[in-house]
Amino acid sequence: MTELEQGPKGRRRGRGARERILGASQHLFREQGINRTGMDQLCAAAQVSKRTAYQHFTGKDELVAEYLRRFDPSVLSGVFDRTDLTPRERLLAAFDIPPTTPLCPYIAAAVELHDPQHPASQYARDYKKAVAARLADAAREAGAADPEQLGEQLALLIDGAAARTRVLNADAFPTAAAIAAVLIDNAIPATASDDRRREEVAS
Amino acid sequence: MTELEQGPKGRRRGRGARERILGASQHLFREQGINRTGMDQLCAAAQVSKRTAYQHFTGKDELVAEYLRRFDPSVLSGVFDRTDLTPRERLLAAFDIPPTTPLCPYIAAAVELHDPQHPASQYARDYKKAVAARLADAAREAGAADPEQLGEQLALLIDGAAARTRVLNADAFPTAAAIAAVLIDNAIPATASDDRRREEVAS
DNA sequence: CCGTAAGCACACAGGTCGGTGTACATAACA
DNA sequence: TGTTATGTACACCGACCTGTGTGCTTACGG
Repeated sequence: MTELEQGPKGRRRGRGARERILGASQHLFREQGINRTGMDQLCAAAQVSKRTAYQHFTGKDELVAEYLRRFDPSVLSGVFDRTDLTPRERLLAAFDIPPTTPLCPYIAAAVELHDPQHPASQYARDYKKAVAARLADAAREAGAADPEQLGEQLALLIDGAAARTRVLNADAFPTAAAIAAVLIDNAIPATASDDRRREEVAS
Repeated sequence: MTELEQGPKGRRRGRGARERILGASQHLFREQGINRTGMDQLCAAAQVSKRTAYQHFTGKDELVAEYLRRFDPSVLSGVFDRTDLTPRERLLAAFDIPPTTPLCPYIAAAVELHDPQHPASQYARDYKKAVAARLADAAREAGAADPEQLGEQLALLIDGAAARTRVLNADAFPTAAAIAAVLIDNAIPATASDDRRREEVAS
């Protein structure tokens, strides 16, 4: 929404203190959690004085909300804008998540903040709904009988894999991908089910 | 709750301070989270002096671990020891979770504690593995081709429903149950729907 | 040049946290 | 009766938290 407009002067000193703060947030919040990361540590990692941080963000809550809001583009478009894949492959690509992720930050934030009214929790809901919608779009494109239902189901699989990976400390995404394959094959009617034979036609 | 009344001092000596502490833990940890529940508040709710609490538990960590360890019997056996159900119904019964649950406490603890080495995180792992094992047992009894795989898949669905319910603030277990039905029907060869179970050799 | 403002370093306020120390009260048992 | 175990009430400690107040440094524009 707001983009640090300084007017025509455009004078700034520290080369984007705000960006450094958000960068450090992404790193620290994911690595140690939100509650366990104090503003002192965060400002030190961002090489920004605490005073400056509180001039850019009214408080930690606003910082956390903004931190969550910045995740969408990289993940969402990175997975769904792959025009080189068939719709079915695109649906399955959502389960090829690099193991660098400790846990979906939206789930973590919802649990840690523990307040559905928190702005960050709102962003988490919006994001999860957006993912389900994108999956539903891809499902529709793939010819699924009930795209919304399939999108919601696949979204649930992703969240389950994320949560289970965190609790068990072992990658659960392959299991989720296997389930997804079954669901996709069951949801797409026979006309489009054998897309292996029509790979060249689809492109 | 008001079984014991004392004189003007209102002193409550009681039997089972430990049980009261654990009871208050179940209530408060689930309602407000572990990190947001201080020992002061917890002891007040348990009507136990803080001194006594620290004579029963070496610290909050041990209390949290014990709190988690106490969940197994009620949930596990309550769902899986239903001999009145067919194996298939028993597998699906795991998704009929009362909506009183804000979030699976094991997932919440793993996220909140944020330390895989914490004893409570260990209990969480053990529990999740136990659930998957019980599901695999039921799947084997139902005649599934690969019981372990089906058990792991159903366990992932449960975790996904729990996480998604928390983030979206809307019940996701029906969606998970629908997926479970598909998986079960796909994994069990030549089953009767759910009226009678008949054993017959695959292929 | 000087003024302005962004940023820094540092201390500190006010609060909560987990955990203890101390003195006192009750019950069961010798 | 007295001892011992258990529990209470309450102050207190040090650590850490979010958030400010205050003066100082630096860069840039007029």
